[in-house]
Amino acid sequence: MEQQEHAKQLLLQLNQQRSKGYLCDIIIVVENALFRAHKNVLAASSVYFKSLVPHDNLINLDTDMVSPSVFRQVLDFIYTGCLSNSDPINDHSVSSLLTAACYLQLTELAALCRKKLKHNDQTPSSSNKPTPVSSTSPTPNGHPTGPLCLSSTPLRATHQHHNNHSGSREGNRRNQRPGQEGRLRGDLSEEEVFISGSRCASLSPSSGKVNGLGLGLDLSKRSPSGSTTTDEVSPSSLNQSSSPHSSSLSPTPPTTASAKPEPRENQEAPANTSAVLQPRSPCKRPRHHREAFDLGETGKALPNGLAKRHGAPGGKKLVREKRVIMKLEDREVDGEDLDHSEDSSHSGSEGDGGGKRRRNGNYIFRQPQPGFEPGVGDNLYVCIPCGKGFPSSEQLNAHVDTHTQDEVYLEDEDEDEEGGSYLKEEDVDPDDSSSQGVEPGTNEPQYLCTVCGKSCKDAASLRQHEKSHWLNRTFPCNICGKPFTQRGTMTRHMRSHLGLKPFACEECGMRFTRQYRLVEHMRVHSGEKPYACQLCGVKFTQQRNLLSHLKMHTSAS
DNA sequence: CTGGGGAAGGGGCCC
DNA sequence: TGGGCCCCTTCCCCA
Repeated sequence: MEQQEHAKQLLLQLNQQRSKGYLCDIIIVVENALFRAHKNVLAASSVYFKSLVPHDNLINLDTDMVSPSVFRQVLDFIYTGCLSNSDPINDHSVSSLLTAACYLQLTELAALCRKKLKHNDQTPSSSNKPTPVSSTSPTPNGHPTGPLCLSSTPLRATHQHHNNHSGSREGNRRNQRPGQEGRLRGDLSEEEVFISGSRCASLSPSSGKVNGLGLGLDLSKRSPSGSTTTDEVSPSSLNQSSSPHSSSLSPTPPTTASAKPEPRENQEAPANTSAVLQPRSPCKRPRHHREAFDLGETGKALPNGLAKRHGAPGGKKLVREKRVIMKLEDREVDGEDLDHSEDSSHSGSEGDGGGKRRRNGNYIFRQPQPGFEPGVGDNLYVCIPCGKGFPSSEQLNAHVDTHTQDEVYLEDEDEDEEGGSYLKEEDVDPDDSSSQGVEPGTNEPQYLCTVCGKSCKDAASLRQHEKSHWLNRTFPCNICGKPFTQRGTMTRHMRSHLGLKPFACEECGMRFTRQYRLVEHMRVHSGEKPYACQLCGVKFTQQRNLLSHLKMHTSAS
């Protein structure tokens, strides 16, 4: 007995899940685009990925070997067994695909591309027009989707909606030549998340590391205790994400489909390395391991924590995934400009909310519009710079264009507006006593917060403190778009996306994102309960639980 | 079913 | 920039 088309249906479901980000457990970085996918599917399709996915939740691909647009085709092929018919297939694009297929060790795709190239050689007149890449025979190893095809089968549901908008940006871009570099944002499908334009450092192969998804951030951490379980998230974890197979440190990736990947340095990690993904905690109740994305009611992938914090499925408040789309053209923004932007805004107070624009290089950050709650309700697609939400990617794209069009105008406008109260960094000398009071009776300058009056010990502390009053959240997460007031907080947040837990418990292997959590956790093993209730004597391992307990006392009294 | 406790995740903020 | 701490919150277990 055999269920007909079982494999095909299974793959169809997987592809639909990918399109929604459901259960996606890995992020592939290709130049300026992020692709979510399933480790199992990648590992089953590619020897290359098979060697990487057990160790990394983030893989950076060599942009010399595969471009975002090509990788999108590759990913579609992996999930459907079909090559897109929305992009013309010519020798150039097939060659790009072949390069990528060899690099990623996708034997089926490579064979298909070679076959296509050979076919084109025999019929050169057809090489530059859309030509189906098809095979009526099953793949050599019986690909679950059956015959390879160039089809518009339901398997390609991922991108279908793009084609439903003739005249839209997406629709127009379908006319672009395949493989054309300088790929435009509109070509991306929903599961792709762009790296923010701000602070987006190079992801070039020479960079050697992902650097916090282009933020120039080192998301890796060191385990202070020399734990034996830190290999895959050791300080080089992100390097490992991009090395040795990821291109950054691998200028000569395997070029033949049969080539085996080099053994990873941490391939023979200690057995308890698996604790990263499957903590074998002997603790009373090991908290279930959260994946990088939770799933909201809509099926949209929710940033880890957001769904929980704002209510997981089950009738609670829903915060949907923010779509992170920034201007690609501006991704090489001079960091100095942002620094000015950050610091210059510190003279802006809460009262500026709504109208103040802040400049980030060529990009202008605005306060979210009053009364506008980004990403809530039907407005799934959020423009990070201004916080506006839109019900569709097309509308968001159109909106982003308005930024492009009016930025020059706004910049000029800002020059005028900022002339008065909107001071730039260079306009405010932290040591300028004119912005400080003087301690009565002393010559010591007094650093008072202009908002709350708090006294700080020096100018740096004052600046740090004043930042807490800003409405502007300068540091958006490049994966979920959530903005943060401090870069460090955002970096810490991104570690949770990437599953980087550098601090491992030597007792049970459980891992934590923060050392403080590990210290706290160790009390579970030691039995130490340093926090005692002064009212009833009950002791707690966590101070926060004592505080919670005390609230119980106060509410009862 | 409810409430308390244990354990853990995440963000804000200060140093 | 990162560590440390605080707070809020969630999830699970159990009485």
